[in-house]
Amino acid sequence: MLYACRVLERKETTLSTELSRPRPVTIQDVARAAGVSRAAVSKVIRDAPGVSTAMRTRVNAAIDELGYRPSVAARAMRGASYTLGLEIPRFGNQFLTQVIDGARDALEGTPYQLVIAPAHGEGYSAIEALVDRQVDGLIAVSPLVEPAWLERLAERISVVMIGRHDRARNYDTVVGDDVSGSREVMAHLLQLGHRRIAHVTESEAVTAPGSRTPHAFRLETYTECMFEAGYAKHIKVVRTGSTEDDAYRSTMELIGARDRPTAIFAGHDQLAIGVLAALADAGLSAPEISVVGYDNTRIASHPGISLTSVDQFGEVMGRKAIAMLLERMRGRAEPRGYALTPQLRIRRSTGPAVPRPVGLDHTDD
Amino acid sequence: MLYACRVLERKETTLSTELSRPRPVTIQDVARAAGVSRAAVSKVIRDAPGVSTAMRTRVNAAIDELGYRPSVAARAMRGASYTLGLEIPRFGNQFLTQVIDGARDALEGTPYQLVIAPAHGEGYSAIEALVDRQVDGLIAVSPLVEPAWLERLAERISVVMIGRHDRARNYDTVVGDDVSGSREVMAHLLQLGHRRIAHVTESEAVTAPGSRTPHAFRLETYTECMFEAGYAKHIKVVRTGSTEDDAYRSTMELIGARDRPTAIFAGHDQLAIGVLAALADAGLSAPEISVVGYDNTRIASHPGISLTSVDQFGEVMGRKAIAMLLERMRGRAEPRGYALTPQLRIRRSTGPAVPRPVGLDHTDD
DNA sequence: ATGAAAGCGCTAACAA
DNA sequence: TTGTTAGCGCTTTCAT
Repeated sequence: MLYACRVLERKETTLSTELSRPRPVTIQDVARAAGVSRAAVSKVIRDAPGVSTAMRTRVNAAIDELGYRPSVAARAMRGASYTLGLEIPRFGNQFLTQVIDGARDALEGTPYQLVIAPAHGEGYSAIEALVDRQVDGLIAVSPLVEPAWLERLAERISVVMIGRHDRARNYDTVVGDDVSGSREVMAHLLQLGHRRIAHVTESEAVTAPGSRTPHAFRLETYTECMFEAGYAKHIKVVRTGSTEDDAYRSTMELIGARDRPTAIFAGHDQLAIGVLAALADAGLSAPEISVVGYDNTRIASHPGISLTSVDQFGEVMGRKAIAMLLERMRGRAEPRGYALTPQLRIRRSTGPAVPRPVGLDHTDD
Repeated sequence: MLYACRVLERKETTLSTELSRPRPVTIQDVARAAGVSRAAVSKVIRDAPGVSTAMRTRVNAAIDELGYRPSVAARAMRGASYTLGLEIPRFGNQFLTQVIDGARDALEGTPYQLVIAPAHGEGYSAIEALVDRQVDGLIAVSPLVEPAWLERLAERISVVMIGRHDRARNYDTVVGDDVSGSREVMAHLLQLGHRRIAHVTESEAVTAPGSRTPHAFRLETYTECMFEAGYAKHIKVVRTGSTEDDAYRSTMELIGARDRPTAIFAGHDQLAIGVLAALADAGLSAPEISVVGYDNTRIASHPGISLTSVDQFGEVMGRKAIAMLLERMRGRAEPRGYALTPQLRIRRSTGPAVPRPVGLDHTDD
């Protein structure tokens, strides 16, 4: 009697649900339709061993017929979510869109789906959001999160970091060789005869000496090269925000000052674009002041911009990050670091140092 | 005896798990620590009514102390996932990054997390991936998915589409007024004396007449304006891919032909950038051939580009889409459509039509 | 090779 | 206001 009652209730619930919205097809429905157990269906959708060909075809037929789609939430509770998370700080930065493209391509044909969480601040909350969603693996581009925090995170989930020079224990890294890239930039400018070279970079937060971020390395390499060339007294570091507008404003100040530079090495292309805009608006035609960027984003090669820049091969980074992540998810435990050697693309934004008017600041070396 | 046995087993399992990786803190752990029931904790984390202040503080203390984070998967199985999905076709398109920024800002302070799924083809699979992940609401920018399919989808989940001119029954839309925007473009060019105006747009797939995509509307409006102005015979539509390079190649062909246009209306800024690059490389200085884009992306205002373009207010679209989605999730059922009136930004890429050499093609009207 | 059954962490309906 | 309890849909032993 009790049973009958419960069955009735159950039925009513089901019916009323069906009236409003069609209840999603579950693994149980498929099992029933194929005349097998739920476990069998589970094995089929996971490509697990121990299923006869006959069963496989029967089950697949039922899946197709019913339009069954496994609930990721339910799968995540027991096994995998088949989801890889990518955390990125800013979408305005074209370099990151290259990384995304590479990652997406590398995932083609795998059962994994890429989801991207845009960060707001330092990246902790976006990474946590992805972890909360039980991603099976995580790629992040946050230069600001603490290595120790990452190590702890990476004990519980596979992690690959992009753009970190850390020597990590529990996670992998994919990074461009910022020292080599920056040395190429400086060699190029010095060879063109520049002495007053300024470096426009992002805020203190991402360029703090010793913080091992890409921008910190670029800054340090800039400084070293200036020292080595004997131009230590011309070292000029301008810290600004991360957008074109920030760079624009800072550049306007920079060129308004006495002893203005003859060349500007910008921390990335987005900044360089802002620098170029400021120079143009200030009436300084093309390489009157030379400008170099970093990332070789698509717009750098545009004739109206023609920006000398360092190609970091963002797509390769994205692909490589996915490959390493999948390896790690398959069981590799020892950390790997993959460094790409970037390549300088020389364009019209750089040219020989323009000699300053005679007599002005003649003590200069 | 049976009980004792099960307790032992349970304990063993727990212990061995703890040896390998620290088992995540569950709602049960919090309940135990706070000396309350799981239901009480559940109510606290959901801000549900019916909890005393005393209990709330006790529970929150326990949550903080244990570092508890609810499992999204488990929550999704019973209630909400607190996740909103955004499907977008291409990251190269800067307009979409504006939309993302707007959406992310609008979500600040809500309990919802935005996750983005990059589409590969038409968008079906990325949207399905998000639905499989039980997002509580969905925003999509797929011009190519079938309205009927969307209607069915929207019966089961809250949906807002960006950039669709559909009259929908079950979902909302946020869209720019492409007719108005395109009319502004054409009025501007015609007023400058242009007659041979070409339209460079994306592939047939997204511009098919009657398909009600933004690009179809822009194309149709272009054609109408040409008819109205009496220049029907100068109508020239160039369909190409969606990248700068595609536009570059098509433009090279276009200007190599006889009767080349004096102005080009590009379907969006990314194409316009490619058009400008081709013109520059072909030695045609700035407004010798006028160019107009659509989206007013950041680079359009750069002095080296200075592209006349239509501002679609992508950030506003993103914010509005989130607002409408949240409304819908709260229960609104009747469909809404929100149309933004775009605005033409005139820059140096457009100028008066350059008179052609006398005697050449003098029958021209 | 196949199936039965336990339970992942949470919420919702109900009982107290 | 608080606690009890029944699952959500799936995977995973463990029998068969």
